[in-house]
Parts: sequence; C-alpha cells; structure tokens
Amino acid sequence: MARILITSALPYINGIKHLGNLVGSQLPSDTYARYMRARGHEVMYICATDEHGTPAEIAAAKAGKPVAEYCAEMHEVQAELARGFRLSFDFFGRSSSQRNHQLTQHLARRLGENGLIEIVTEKQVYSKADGRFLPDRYIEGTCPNCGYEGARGDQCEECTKQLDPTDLINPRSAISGSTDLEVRETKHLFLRQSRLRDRLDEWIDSKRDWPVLTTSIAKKWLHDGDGLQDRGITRDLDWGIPVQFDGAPWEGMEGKVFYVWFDAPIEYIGATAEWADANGLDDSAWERWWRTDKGADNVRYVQFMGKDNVPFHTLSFPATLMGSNEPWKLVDYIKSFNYLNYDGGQFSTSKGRGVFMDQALEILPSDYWRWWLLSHVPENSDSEFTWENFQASINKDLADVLGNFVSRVTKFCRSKFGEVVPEGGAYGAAELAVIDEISTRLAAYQAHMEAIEIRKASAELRAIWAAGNEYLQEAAPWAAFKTDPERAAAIIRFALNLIRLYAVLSEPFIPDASATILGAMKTEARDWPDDVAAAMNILTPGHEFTVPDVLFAKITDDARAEMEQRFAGKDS
RNA sequence: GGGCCUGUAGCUCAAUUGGUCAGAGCAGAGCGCUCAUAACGCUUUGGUUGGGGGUUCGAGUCCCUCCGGGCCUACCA
Repeated sequence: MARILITSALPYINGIKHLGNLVGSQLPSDTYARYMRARGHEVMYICATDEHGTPAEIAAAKAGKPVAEYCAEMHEVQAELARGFRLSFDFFGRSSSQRNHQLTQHLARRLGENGLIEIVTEKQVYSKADGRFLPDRYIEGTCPNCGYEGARGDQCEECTKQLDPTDLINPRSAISGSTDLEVRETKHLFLRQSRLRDRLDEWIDSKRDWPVLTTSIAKKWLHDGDGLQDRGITRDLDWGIPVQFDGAPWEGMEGKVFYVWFDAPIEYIGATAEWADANGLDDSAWERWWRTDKGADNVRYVQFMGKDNVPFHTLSFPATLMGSNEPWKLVDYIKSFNYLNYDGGQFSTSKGRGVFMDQALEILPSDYWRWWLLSHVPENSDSEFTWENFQASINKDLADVLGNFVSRVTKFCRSKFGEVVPEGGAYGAAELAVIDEISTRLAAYQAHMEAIEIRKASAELRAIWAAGNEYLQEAAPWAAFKTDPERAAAIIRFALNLIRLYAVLSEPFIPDASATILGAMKTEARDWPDDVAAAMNILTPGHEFTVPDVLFAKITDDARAEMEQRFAGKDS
C-alpha cells in the first residue's frame, strides 16, 4: 500500500466557478483520489478556498459585506457545490485559517533567517478615493500607444503593448473610477528566489516524467532574460496574513499582508493541519504527510492545476519550501491542464456565458457532468464544450451503453427468474472470453489511471461497459431461455456480476450511479477486482436484488436546445 | 515584440516518441437481434494529417516557411 498526497489547485473565493475551473483541477484530482483509494492506497486529498488578495476585497465591498464574512459565506457556498459534485476531499480548508497564518508566518520567518528575503522600496499607485494601493491591472486609462481608452495599467488589451501604470493618459481607478491617484513609496518583502535558481533548475531537470506543459513553463521562467527574478511577497491590503508578527525578522511591515500567491500554496499544508484539528488528531497526523523527517519520506505527492498555476507550483512554492531549509515534502508529479472552452469561445463570468457549477447541478445530476468533463478533460490541448456533444455523449455512453445494460439484464432476470441471482448452469467459453477481454482492458484502465491519463482511462472504462452488451448479444439469454433455461441462468448470473463489477470500476468517474447500482444489487462488495474471474462469482445464486429505476434519463433535443439558449450569454 | 502549445474523418479525440493499409467513439449507410431507456450487436462509407518546401530507405511525427487557433510574458488570481 502506497501513501499518496493529492492536492487540487485552490479555487479563488470571489464567486462560483464554471465548468472549466472544475475540470481543470478539482474533478480530475477527485477521480484520481477515488481510484487510488479504491486500489487500497492511503490517500490524503486536500483542497481549500483561496481567500486573500484584491479581488476578494473588492467582491466583498460589492456585496456590501465585511470581507471576512463574505469569505466565510462564499467558502460555504463552494463547499456545498463541491459536495454536490461529489468531490471527495479529505478536507476542504480555507487559506484564511489560523493554521495557514501560522505556517505562512513560520515559513516567511525561516526564509528571512536564511537571508532569502529582502526589503525593497517601491513606488506604487495609490487611490485616495478607494483608500488603497492599486495593482497595475486595476488602473485604467488611455493607451499612449494606440489611444484605446480602456487600457489597463499592465497592458493595453487593444494593441497588446506592455505598459507601466504611469504611462497611461488620464489614469483612473478601475474600482471606483476615481482619478485622484498618486504615486507613493511603499516597502515590500521580496523573496530572493533568484538565489535558488540553480537548485530549482536542477530539481525541474530531475522531473523527466512531467508533462511538457508543466516543465516548459518552468524552464521559461528560469531561463528567460536574466533568469528567475525575485518576487514581491507582500501587499498593502487589509485582508490577509499579517507580515509583522512576533518573531518576524524584519520591521516596518505593519499594516501589510502576505501576497496571496505566497500563502495560497502553503494552505495545502495548512488544510492538512486543519484536517487533523477537525478530527481531533495531533500534529503528527498531518506532519507525516508533509515532513520527510516525520514520515512523509514514503509519500507520493501529486498536484493538479490549470496551466496558469504552473509557475507558482514549479517555482515560487518550491522555493519557499526549499528556502526554509526544513524537510518539507516537495511535489513529485504535477498534472496540469489546458482550458475548456464553451461552444466556440471562452467561459465568461461577466457575460454569463457558459455553465457555472451551481447551474449545472440545478439542471442535471453531477454524474452527467462528471462523465462528460472527465472523458473530455483538456489534457493535451484546450477542449471544447458543446451541447450537442454533451447530449450525444451522455445519451450514448451513460444511458445506452451502461444504463441500458443494467436495465436489460435486471429486467430480463426479474421476468424470467425473479429478483434473485438465478442458479444452475455453469460459465463456459463465452464467459471466459469476456473475462479475458475485461482483464486486458482493466489492465489498460489501471495503467492509464496510474499515469493520470484520464481521457484514455474513460475510453477504456466505456469499452468495458460495451463488452457487456457484446456478450449479451452473443450469448442471447432470451433465446437460450426457451431451449435451455439453465444456460440462460448462467448467462444472467454472469451479467449480474458484470453489473456489480461495472459499479466498482466506474466509481471514480460516476460515484452516484455506482452507489445506486450497488444498492440495487444489494451488495457491499466493492473491493477492486484483482481477479476478474473471481469477481464474476461474488453475487451467488439466490442473492436478491432489485431492478433499479432508470439510471440515466436521456437528454432530449428540446431540453438541449433550451439549455443552449439559456447559457449562451448576453453579448454573443 | 518574445516564448510555448496547437491544427489529424462531418464532430470529439488517438497514433507505442521516425517504422506495416493513420485508428476509436459519435454522426451517416447496410444487415441482424427483440431482453432492454426506439435500446443492443455486426459490417461499412468518410482523411493528399492546415498550405508549400526540405531532410530521410521511410514523416502525422524532424527542419524551414506561410496561414489559422490558444496560452504565458512575473502587481489578477
């Protein structure tokens, strides 16, 4: 049994995430976690809300709430949606937790003691009306290059020219519109990650098996221009982890907080500590996952994230841990994802374009979304959601191939033998052939899951379902029943066992349907089938079951058209 | 501007890293079956692998170039 630590990139707190966010980290990591648990491994699966930063403060202000209250509410909303999608986190924490405060401050202190932090005086734009410093992106004005009036302080979206906020003509706050801006001096802590460049470079080089998407981004940052640059890790904000604290090895940082990207990944550790607290366990319980001197040396740590998160996970977070000179567990494998597009464009929160997590659960069961998203997860390139494709996949894969198989077998059995596994007859060549085929496919399915090739695994799983229909067609129990009822009994017994097997194998992808099937089969036997032949004898003659209701209702053309209309967005 | 990714059948994607007629699923066509959610099975039609050039015994894969799509570019997260 292995020990596997799995973290999903933290969803930001300022709103409900869309399906693209879901499929880019949480969903595939959940499937992986479920699979690894099913294989008997010890899994710690962690996620949390990322709660600090300017957007959180603005969203709270917009909602007319204190930021702490806003974050607490949004955390609960996101936690509820996570439950709705059956995301099986061992703990869903908060980056604003006391645990994260302590850990973040601890690591910063260690970095400071190790000479890896310096104080830098910077000039930044301050908005008197907003009472805050403005990140470059939150300053708008006219582009000096092309005259576009909505240019941002970091870049003009019209002519793509990189800008400095002071370049803008008639600059204004993007938050309030105020033009009462001034440049002020402010001091910030910088993480001297340039000093760790060689160590990071060597470390990245050792990760031969990482996806190109992951390593190429890291290498670019390490080698572009002057190489890895030092990075500010503090901000002038109210909401966040205070930089000045007892034992802090620097002064004059009152009123400042750590930069959200400094504390967010630390929350992976923080959330594990929160998990221990929530379960009444002491520190050793979480430390054995994170401290290589306290048991984490045999942990395999896998991170899941969208491609936009890669630099922070390959460089700044490892730099934080390495720079502490403490034996923290570093990531072993990073699985990064491309983006999911929506019907020929991008998901857009502002335009209401695309399906968001709450809406998705309102209109269809989570298994539908899980199946489509996982079987189309953007592993190799951006992928595309269309309603037509969604409808076709759900109706064909879930309703016709899997759902109908369960239906035809259980209903046939009920009408000929009753709701009980029939006795008589014996498995023969046809059954052995199916066992052979499924064994081969199962090995492929497992290999793909081990390699975190979710799409390929889903295709293999589907083929395993389809093998049941092929078998049934070949064995034709409806014909056998007329001449040789014992033979029909053996076929149906075999098919009923296939149904149970399918429920077990499908659990990482469609946990609700899996539970429904096992419930209908009235069995608790969900051990992973290391031996397919043996698994075909788990439901024994005389075992009772019930015919389940339709597992997957089909999506009608009308329903599809309606949803297509509803989620098209305002401006497109 | 710079860097990276990407373009394969009508659609969504593969192709063991340069090696047999480029494969699946869906959609289309034909046949079969009648247990089942008008479901299932079998067979089958679709491709000058974005265009052009090059390297090689051999290119979807490597190089050059053009065209299209996307991401990143360090103060959004």
